[in-house]
Amino acid sequence: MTMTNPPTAMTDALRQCIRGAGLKVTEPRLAVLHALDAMPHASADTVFGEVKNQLPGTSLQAVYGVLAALTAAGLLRKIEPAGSSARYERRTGDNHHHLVCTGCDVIKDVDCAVGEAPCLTAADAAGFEVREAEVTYWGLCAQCRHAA
Amino acid sequence: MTMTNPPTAMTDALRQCIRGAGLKVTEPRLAVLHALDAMPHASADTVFGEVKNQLPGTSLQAVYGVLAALTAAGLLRKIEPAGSSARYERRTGDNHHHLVCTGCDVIKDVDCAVGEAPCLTAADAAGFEVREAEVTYWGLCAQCRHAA
DNA sequence: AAGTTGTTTTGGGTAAATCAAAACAACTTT
DNA sequence: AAAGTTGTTTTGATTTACCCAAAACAACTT
Repeated sequence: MTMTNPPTAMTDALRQCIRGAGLKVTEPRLAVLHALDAMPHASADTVFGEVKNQLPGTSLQAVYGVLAALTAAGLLRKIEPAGSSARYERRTGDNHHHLVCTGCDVIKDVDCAVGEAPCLTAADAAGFEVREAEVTYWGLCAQCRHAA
Repeated sequence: MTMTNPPTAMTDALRQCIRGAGLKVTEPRLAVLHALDAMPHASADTVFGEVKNQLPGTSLQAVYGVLAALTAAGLLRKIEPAGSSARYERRTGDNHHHLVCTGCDVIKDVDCAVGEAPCLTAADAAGFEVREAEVTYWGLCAQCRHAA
């Protein structure tokens, strides 16, 4: 695992991204971020499949560890749609939501329907202090709609 | 399991409810509905704990089966908040949402913030046909807020 | 170049839920 | 009221996604 690739422009941006979050820059971390650039909303297992191509010898457990660390650092967002395993995406901090296809499980991003810091107002917050509102739209994607 | 309790007024309402959905009325089903009256948002395991008091000999597997059947029949709604096991509730068909406490995992119902059939309009539906919008508000309940 | 700290590997382990076959009970039909 | 049909429940095995902990190791610091 002493495989230090030449720092290309792309990996260099990723390096800064990781370092900037106060984390050590490692090949598995670069590989995970790189994989999620290509495949947003991928599961840990899917990321692992991609990562081990680029960096054979990486363990699934390492991928779980990397995903957890990067999520905790705010570099990734974790979503857990009902019925699926957890998915990860690089787009963070912008209060966007998700469309999930009930036919094929594909996930698409949607900007917030209501405005900038929008969905934070529950009609009756019942004494709760609401920190975040998460919206999931369930439906059929264009492709599955045509297939039906 | 040939324990047929006298049909009280309460169980009688439940019987009609089940029968009306075209399902056979069984003791485990009555017990599950009864348990969920007392504890909305309970997990399969929690329901099982309650049911086996009332109806010893009931298997956990039976509870899973009952929950799945009643959910499929529209008599129960299943919710799966990130980080928890699945929860079930009797309140169905009314497009309500949930407040989840990140401190103690308690769940409260909220009516929809936006109106009657409210959150069905994603700003950019990206070719999707949206069937349902699910909103989860994350925050701290009154109690956890005071404890902090 | 050596040391410190944080990361990854390895291997074991768990919780939640699913699957399938056989035993059984609810409703229907006669 | 009894027998038959269909749907439910039990039992037991299995799967999937994920966590835990110790030891090996690599990244950054001085």
